[in-house]
Amino acid sequence: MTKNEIGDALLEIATLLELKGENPFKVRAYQAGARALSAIETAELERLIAAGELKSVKGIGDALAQKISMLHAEGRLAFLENLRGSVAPGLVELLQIPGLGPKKIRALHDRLGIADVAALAAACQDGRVATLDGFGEKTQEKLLAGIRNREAYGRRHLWWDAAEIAGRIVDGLRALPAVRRAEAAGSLRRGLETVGDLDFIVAATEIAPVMDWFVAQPGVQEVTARGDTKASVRFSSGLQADLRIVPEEQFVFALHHFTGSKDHNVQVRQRALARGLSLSEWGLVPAEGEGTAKAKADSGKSVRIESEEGLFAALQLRFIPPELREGREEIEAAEAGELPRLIEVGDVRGAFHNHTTASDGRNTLAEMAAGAEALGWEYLGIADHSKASFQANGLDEARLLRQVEEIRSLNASGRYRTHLLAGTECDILADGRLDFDDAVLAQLDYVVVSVHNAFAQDEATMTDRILRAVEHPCTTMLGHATGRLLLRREGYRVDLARVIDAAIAHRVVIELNANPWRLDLDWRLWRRAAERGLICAINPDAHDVEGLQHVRAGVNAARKGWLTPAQVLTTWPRDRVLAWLRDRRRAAAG
DNA sequence: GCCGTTTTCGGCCCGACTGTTTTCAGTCG
Repeated sequence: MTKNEIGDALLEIATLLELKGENPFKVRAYQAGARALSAIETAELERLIAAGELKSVKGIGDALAQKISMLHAEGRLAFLENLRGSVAPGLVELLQIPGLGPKKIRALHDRLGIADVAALAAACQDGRVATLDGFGEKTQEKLLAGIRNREAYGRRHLWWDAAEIAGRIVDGLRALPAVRRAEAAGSLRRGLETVGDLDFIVAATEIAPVMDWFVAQPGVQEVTARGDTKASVRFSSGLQADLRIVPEEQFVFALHHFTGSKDHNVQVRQRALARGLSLSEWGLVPAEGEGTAKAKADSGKSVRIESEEGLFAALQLRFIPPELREGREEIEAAEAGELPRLIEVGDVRGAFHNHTTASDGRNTLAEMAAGAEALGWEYLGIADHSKASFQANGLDEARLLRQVEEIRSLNASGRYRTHLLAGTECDILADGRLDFDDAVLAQLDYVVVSVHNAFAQDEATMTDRILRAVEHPCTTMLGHATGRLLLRREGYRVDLARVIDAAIAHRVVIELNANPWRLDLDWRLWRRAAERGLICAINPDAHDVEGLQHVRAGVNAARKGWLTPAQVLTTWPRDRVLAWLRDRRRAAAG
């Protein structure tokens, strides 16, 4: 097992022990052990295990040293397997419901026999939950609301997760001898932050082998439909996928149609009609005359088009990238030749909001630097949590300044081509003050400010709080502006228009947090804000080396927000970024 | 389960908020 997998196993043990009502300090010991583990370089871990010196690591004693060695050598641990067997699997899922922790889950389990979400919903509905000591009407209502949201949200999936699955399916389809063309369509292709189901459009010379492959893919739980040209399957994750097989000459029309959005399609069709043409998933045919569009297309009356560029050109439009097809003035812009040159992943040269093992990250400073170098980045900003984020092992002044020294000396060593920048993700305290004094902040290259507590403040209080932080002279950028977690949690209440105005006025950057769960600030707000001068930074908020990859999700959201490279700080060359940061610091000092 | 110039047992352990048990337990970040 790898270091991170062992860490995950220790955290799973902690969760299961918690659900069993074990001594909370024992639970914490496993969590601390997992964190201690992540602070060690992989090579060092190997050495300690081989030398039997794991116990020399603070936070790892006899029991954990033995379990870590076992997991490392065998990849399994009887203790963990027994533990899994002794906890009803549904209980872990109950932890995801807001307001439910281990104690309440245990009370529900021990006294009402509730072992999964369905049983909890039933017990809330017939009022049994409210009769328990420690529970009341309000708690019961809140739990029911939490379950309802969870079910409503459960119908959608994160773009990031869906894109990974869809990529594998498209690769599989393209590898089939009968397949001429294959693409994923739908909201996934438009890069929407969440996706309801997957749509695949295939042009093939033979139908049966494609269908056979599609319904027999790994992970398919159920084949919900299988006809002559269309099949639907549901994966064990609950995600549904539809396959449509069309003749090659109809491929472009089907792809455009099933990419949508509905609003976009309506507008494009209206435009076609104004030119005496009828556009459908089957083709682009003369609007005049008898018969359906499909019949006309099938009888060869459709305009022959090989690509979406050709389809748009036939309607006197520039090519509209799928991300912009939301019915938000993209047709007008395409007609006027005013579509932006959208940012691409290859434009990214660095990022500012990243964590290391100093706070709650899982890779060390050096590992993160190596990860950024492997991506070809010119710079990597380190912004670990500040001390108020106790739960995330936030750094106090002394630890932060030690990290700054470490960063400076790593830069001086020339060990990595990627230049490291010393920053902080400084908590915005409940009253809008920052978690570090100006004298400390002044020693950093930049300062990200973020809200991590008191989410329940009313809108006026939260807005004043964030405005105060944005107006602070040491602030470089605002992190995750609303704190939302897609499909899980609404953001806090805040007047974003005022925050954006203040950021523009004070030359403060707002981050587009690229974590697939966040994508915050939302893409819908970027176009107008950037036109008015707001600068964007696409930040992965990486907690390990793999997390750096999340910039892809951020670039995706930025494209939906019509952003060009010029509007995104993290595409600027290193020297321009450094000069800009220096200029900002000078202005703050003066 | 870990730790120890108060060292083999007893302490570890932040602060705000919510709802309910009206003095505090549980949850959350």
